[in-house]
Amino acid sequence: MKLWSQFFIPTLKESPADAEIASHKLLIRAGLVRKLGGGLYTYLPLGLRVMQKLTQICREEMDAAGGIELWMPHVHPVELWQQGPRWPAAREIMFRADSAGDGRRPPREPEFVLGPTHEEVVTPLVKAEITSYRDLPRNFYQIATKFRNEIRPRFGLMRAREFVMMDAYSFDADDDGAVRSYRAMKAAYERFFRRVGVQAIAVEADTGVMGGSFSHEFMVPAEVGDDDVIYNEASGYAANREKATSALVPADLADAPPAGEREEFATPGVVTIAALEAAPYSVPATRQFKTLVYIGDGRPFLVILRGSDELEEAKLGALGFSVYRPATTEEIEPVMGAKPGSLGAVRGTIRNPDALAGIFADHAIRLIGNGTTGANKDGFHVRNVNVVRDLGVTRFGDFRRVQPGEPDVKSGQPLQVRRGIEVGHIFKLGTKYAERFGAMYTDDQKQSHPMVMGCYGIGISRTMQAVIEQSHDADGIVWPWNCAPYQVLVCVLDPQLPEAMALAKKLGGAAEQAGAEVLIDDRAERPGVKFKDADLIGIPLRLTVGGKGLREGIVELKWRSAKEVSKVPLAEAEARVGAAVREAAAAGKKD
RNA sequence: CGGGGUGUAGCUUAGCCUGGUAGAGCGCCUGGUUUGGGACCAGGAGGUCGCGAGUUCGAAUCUCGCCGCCCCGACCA
Repeated sequence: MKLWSQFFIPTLKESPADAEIASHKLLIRAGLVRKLGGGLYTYLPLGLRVMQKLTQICREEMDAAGGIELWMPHVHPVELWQQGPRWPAAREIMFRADSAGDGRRPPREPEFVLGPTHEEVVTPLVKAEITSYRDLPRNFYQIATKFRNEIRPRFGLMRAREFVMMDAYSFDADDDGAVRSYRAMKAAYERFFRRVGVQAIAVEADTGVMGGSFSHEFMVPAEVGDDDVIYNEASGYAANREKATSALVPADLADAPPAGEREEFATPGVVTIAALEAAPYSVPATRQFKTLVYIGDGRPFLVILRGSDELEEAKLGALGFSVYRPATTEEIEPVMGAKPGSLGAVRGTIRNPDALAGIFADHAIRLIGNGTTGANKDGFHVRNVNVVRDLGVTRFGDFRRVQPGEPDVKSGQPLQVRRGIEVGHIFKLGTKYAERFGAMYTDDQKQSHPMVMGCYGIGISRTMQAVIEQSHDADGIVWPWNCAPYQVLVCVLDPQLPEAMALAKKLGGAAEQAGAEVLIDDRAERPGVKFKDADLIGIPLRLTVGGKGLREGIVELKWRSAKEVSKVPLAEAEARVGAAVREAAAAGKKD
C-alpha cells in the first residue's frame, strides 16, 4: 500500500507544448515520464511500475516458450560490428564512443558502439559455447536498454534514442527447427500482447537490414502509427506496406506482343509522367515506362515501373545490395546521357550501359505491349516500346507500392489500409550471421553446419505508449488490469478524519489480500482535484472513502472504464472489494 | 539530411509586425474563508526573454550566425 502524499506522481493540468499526440501528452501529464532531451526519457515511479509489469509478463511468456534469459553488454567493441553483415547499413544509426572519451581517439585506442540489438554479441557467444547438435536448439533473450541514434526521434517513447526492448535469438540445427522456433515465438508474442491487454495484430513484414527469409510485425492499430498495414478483413491477409503485394499483376502473366516500329519523337519540356499524359501526347500513365536510377553499393542500377505505379523502395532490398539510394542528377547524366525526365531503358539508348549493376523491372510493366519511355536524350521520348523486344531487363520483381482498393491476392477483394504502431518484430534469419561469425555445430554424422537463427524483438517502452494510445479517453489513461501501475486507488476525500484513513487502509488491505496493488490518495486536496487526477492516471478500480459516505454508511466503487458508481454498504465493503479484484484479475489473465 | 515551425518564470502563454522600465493563467509560499468533479479572498517569491554577434541613444521586439525542441519525408522495437 502506497500513500500518494509520500510518493512522487507529478501530474499536470496542461499538456506540454512539445507533445502532439494523445499518448505522448498523457505520458507526461499522468507523471509517467519526463524528457531529458530528444528521444531521451526518465521513467518516473508510475511509468517505471508499468514497465516492470510489461517486462514481467514478457519474461513469463518467453520462459514459457523455452527462452533462456541472460544479460549482454550494451557497449560493444566496434570491430564486432565491422565483422558483422549489416555494418554498412547500421553504422549511421549507432552511437559511437572512443575510450579516450574526448572524441579524439588515438589510432590505437579501442572504439566502441552502443548496441541497437545484439546479434553481433550473441552469435560469437554461441559460437564459442555451443558446438554440438545435442545442445540445440537454444533461444536466448534479454530485456534491456537499446540505443539508436534515430534520425528523428518523435512522439515521446514511440521512437526514442534510448528505449527498452526484449530481444531474443534462436539457434537451431536446421531449417525445420528454425521454423518451429519462429512459430513458438509468434505464439509467445500473441500471448504477451493478449495478457498486456493491447490489441496487436501480426502482419507480414519486410526483413529490412536484418535480411532473412521471412518476418512478421506486431502492429497496434492506431492513427498515429508510423506504418501502413495493407489488409483484407475477409481473407485475413495483412502485411506491412513495404512488403504488401496485390493481385493486380496476374501470376501467369503473358508478355504482351510487340506493336509497331519503335519511334523517337520530340517532347520539349516534358519531364513528368503527367505532362506526357496531357495533350498533345496523350499517353496514359499505365502505358508509360518510369525509369529510376539508384546507386547500390556504389554502382548505378535502373528500376523500371509503370508510369502509374510508385516505387516501394524497401522492396529493392531483395536485390541484395547492402546499401542503396536514389542517384543524383549529376550521377545520372554521364551514365544515361540525359537528365531525369527523359530516361529510358531501351537497348542502345543508354550512354554507358556497362556502368549499370542491372536493370530491374516490376512485373506490372509486362502488361504494357506498346509503351512510351524516355529516349535518354533531353526533350525526346520513344513510342512503340515493347518490354521483351526493346528493354534489356536483368530481372523482374515486385517493386511497386500497393495502393488501397487493389485486389487481394488471396480473395480478390479490395485491399484496405490502416496505420499501426510496430510493437514487435520477428525474423527468421537463416544462416547469415552464423556463417559470418562461424557459429557452427557438429551433427550426429560428424558433419559441420552453420546454425539456423531467428531474432525477435518487442519494444517494451513503445508498447507502454501504444497501450495508452489504444486505451484512453478525454479524461486520461484507462489502464488494462495487467499493466496498470496499481490496480486499486483509494481516494480518501477527508484524510484528516482518522476513521476515513482507517477505513481506506482496511479496504486497501482487503484488495491486497485479493492480489491487487494499492495506492491511497491521502493528499490534502479538494475532491475535484483527486477525481481528476484519478481519471488521469487511470488506475482500473477506484474506491472513494469520505466523511459523507461514512455518515451514509457506504463507500463508492468505480471502474475507470465505466461510468457508473456503485455504493457499497460498509459491512459488505471488504468482501465486495476482494471479489472485484479477484474477478478483474481473472478477466485480465484470460489466456 | 531536406522542408516547415518554434524558443519569454516549474508548466501553458501574451507582448515581437510598428524598438522605449517584461504581463497573465496554472503551479509554488504565507494568512484567512471554503470542502464530493481541477474553490475563493488578501499578500508574496520566481524571468541573464535559448546563446553569440550586429544595427540603434535604446533590442524580448530588427539583422546575421549558432544551438535546442516540435512537425512532415527517408529509417526503426
